Amino acid sequence: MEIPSKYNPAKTEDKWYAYWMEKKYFHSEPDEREPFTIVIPPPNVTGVLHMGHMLNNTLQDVLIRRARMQGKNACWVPGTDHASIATEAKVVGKLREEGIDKADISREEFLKHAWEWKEKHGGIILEQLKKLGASCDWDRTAFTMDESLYESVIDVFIDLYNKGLIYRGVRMVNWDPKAQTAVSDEEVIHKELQSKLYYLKYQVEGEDDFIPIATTRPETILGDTAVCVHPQDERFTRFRGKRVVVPLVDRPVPIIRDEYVDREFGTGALKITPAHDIHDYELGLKHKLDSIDIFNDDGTLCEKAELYIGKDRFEVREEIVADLEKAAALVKIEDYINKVGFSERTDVVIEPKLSQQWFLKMSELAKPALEVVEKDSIRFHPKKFKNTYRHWMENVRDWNISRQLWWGQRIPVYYLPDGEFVVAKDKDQALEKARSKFGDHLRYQDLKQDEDVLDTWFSSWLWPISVFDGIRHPDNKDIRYYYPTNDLVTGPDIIFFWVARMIMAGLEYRKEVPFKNVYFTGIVRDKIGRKMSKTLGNSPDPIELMEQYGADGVRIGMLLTAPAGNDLPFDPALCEQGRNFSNKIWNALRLVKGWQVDDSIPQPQSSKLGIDWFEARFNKTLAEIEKNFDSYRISDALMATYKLIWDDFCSWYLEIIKPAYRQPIDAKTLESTLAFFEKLMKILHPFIPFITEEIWHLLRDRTADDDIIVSEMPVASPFDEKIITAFERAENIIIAIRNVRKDKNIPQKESIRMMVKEGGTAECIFNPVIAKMGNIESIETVSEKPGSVLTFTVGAQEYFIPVTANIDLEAEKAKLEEELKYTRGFLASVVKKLANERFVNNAPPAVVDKERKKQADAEARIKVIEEQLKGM
RNA sequence: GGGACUUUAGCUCAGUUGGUUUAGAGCGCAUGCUUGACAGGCAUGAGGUCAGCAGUUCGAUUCUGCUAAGUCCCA
Repeated sequence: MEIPSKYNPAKTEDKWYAYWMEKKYFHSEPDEREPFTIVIPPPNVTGVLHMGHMLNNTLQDVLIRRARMQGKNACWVPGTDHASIATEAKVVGKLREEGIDKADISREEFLKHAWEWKEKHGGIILEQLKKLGASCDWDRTAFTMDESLYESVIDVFIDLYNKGLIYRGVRMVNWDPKAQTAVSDEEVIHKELQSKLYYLKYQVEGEDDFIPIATTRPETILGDTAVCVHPQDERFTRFRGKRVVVPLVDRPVPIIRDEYVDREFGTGALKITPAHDIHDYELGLKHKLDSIDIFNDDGTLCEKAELYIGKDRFEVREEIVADLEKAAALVKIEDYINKVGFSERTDVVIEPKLSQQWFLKMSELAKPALEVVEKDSIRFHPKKFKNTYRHWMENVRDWNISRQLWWGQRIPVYYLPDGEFVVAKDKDQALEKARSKFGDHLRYQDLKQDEDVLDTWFSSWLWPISVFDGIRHPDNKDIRYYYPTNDLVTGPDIIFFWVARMIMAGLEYRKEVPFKNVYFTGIVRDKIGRKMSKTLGNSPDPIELMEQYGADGVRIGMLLTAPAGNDLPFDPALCEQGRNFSNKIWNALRLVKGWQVDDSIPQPQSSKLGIDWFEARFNKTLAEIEKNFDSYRISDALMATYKLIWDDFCSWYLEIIKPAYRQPIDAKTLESTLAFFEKLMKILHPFIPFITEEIWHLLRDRTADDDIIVSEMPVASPFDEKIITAFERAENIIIAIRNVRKDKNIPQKESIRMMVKEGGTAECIFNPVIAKMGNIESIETVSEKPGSVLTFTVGAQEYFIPVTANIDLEAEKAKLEEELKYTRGFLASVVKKLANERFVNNAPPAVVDKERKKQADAEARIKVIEEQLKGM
């Protein structure tokens, strides 16, 4: 069999994914095994795969594949959320291109278009995940607008309303004039902007005096209903009880006094616009001011503004400044840097706006949700996010759950002609309720359903339950088997949006946490630390990356330097490292498969020793890997595996057992080597599933269903630590031999002799290995240093290599002296410690013994070096 | 303004209840290799007053306080 020297992932990856799918290895049904469940954080249905998803889903796949190989019934549920704002924006845009205005069509027609769009363009991301190797149970793919999930949301709304947790209220909301909906505080991004501070004069009513005002939003003066000054501000005491006139509209408004005003800022006098600023709103409530809403929902000015009606808010800002100047009401304009809120979804400036919204009371739900995290019923990885979580939970505010959109679960509230309302699952039930409550005269057409839909997160928070239909059917066998799920992998940016609320929903509806561990990934950034975003164009295309380096290579690239919770500065060089690793394994396969076997030849002693050592080394590292997984240190687990394969297996083990060129290998050694190779591929499989499956099938002939994806994960067994220590000594001897060869230009092909001074550690069980690796023809024990040899020391043991070339005595001497200096310095620090009575008396005996051992070792070594120097 | 987190080799990070050779890894870097698995490689090596200052301790990268720089969240 001819195997090419370069591994080509493109050829194998699609093949194995199709094979696994065909064998239904990803599909799970409840059975008697222990379940292991992960629900995907549902990506936005309009989204395409980005680097954050790559990281996130690679991690989930690692966890789920490992669990599957540990014999658990692994179930990874994929799906998407309906992303009401993003999707509705896309659909509105598409309709506009077709010359259709959303305002001209009915809700039903619009939803038809939205579903069409979803069927055609939605969920691309799920297809992309398949390329990455994600072993999701695709038969269970869920969507937050699927009938069962939709109904669950409605049921939950009704239930919470009946429990008195949902209420309707007028609130200042963050209005997105482009999407024409309210968005939550968490969806507002504050950006620093270079803007202007406008100084205006408000004339005092009936006088020639003025009060100067500073504002960044001159257009809002049209909604002013007061001017506020600090009660102790002497500049304004003479105006007490008077009124000022708002310029242009000539509206007289009161001068109120409140300590809220910052005397140092601007002019010390603040204009109050209760309808358009959250702080002004609160002052308005306190001082019982009028509230004049001057904006339409799309950000243009309405009749109440009196002027500029129908014009956009930013256009008006320009115009009003000019008009104020004409009216001699403008004093000056200063440059000013302030923070302005932008909508995360549409990137337009948020307009604070008074509006009727539905709210969910959070305090009762938050309490138990905080407790389960505090008590580690749910563990966060890394732990530091507990602080963030606690802070939010302790200061939680009610959740505005309504959105002024059509795409989503329509709020199940039905209004009656007189303004009363009932909450019910559908119109029939609503009518029934309305009649029993308000009288039999009510008719079907008297009921009008609320026009708004629910926030998308109001679907997502039920996800771990609703994907198993556990809201509608709390006793079905799926929810009982798979819930609570095991691990959740997500970004720290949605700890409040999603993680916190899922915990609340889980406790409320299942009386049980929704998952046991939350792994917070880092945020993927570019090389210079910027968040990856479409607008910056600094994100590589994941699909192209996978084509370039293979999905396996990219998976390694994502995992290697992505410890939990840290930002990941992404560099394609990391994927290259992954690709190179694949190639390394590939070439190890080529080596092993290239050997002829000869049953008749005996196993060389060096090979037997190599096998004994690697067995121990393997188990030691496997124990470390298991520990890393237990503490969710996935990148450390990968690195340990990487080094086990590259350094220990390829660089040491294979070189030890490798037969001479064109010589066959003995059957025993080959069998051990194949068995090691298989075990290594199993450990590696969760990280890089494709190449490991490929190699699994090339290593040996396999029977049907003998696939690595469903093979049994090796478990660490006890090992002899002594053999590992002894081998480390042998490694150091071999490295020293290599150094001698390098210094003296003795090629590896040329065999040499070596002498070891008798006594001490002269007898080394790994001598056959040293002889093979160093190409040493004989290792002799001598009592004295022979003539014309080079000397090296490992520990306190001297070794001699005869050389014909001239020995540079001065250079040797200098090297030894440096060595001596270091060891003496080291000894001094140890002696100092031991001379300290309080150390000897207070430190644990084991620590003191260790120091004594250090001292003895150092002293022995110094003696040897000194003797060597004397002999020169 | 309030809060959280971070600061260890050129870069990205480990460093486990203070004591495991005067600190480790990967990448990068330097030097030498037309090696018979692999140059997507092999071998060898250099790199750090653990941000600064003070304290607790027999002993501090590790604990405490202050200072400086940075990141994020909330108002």
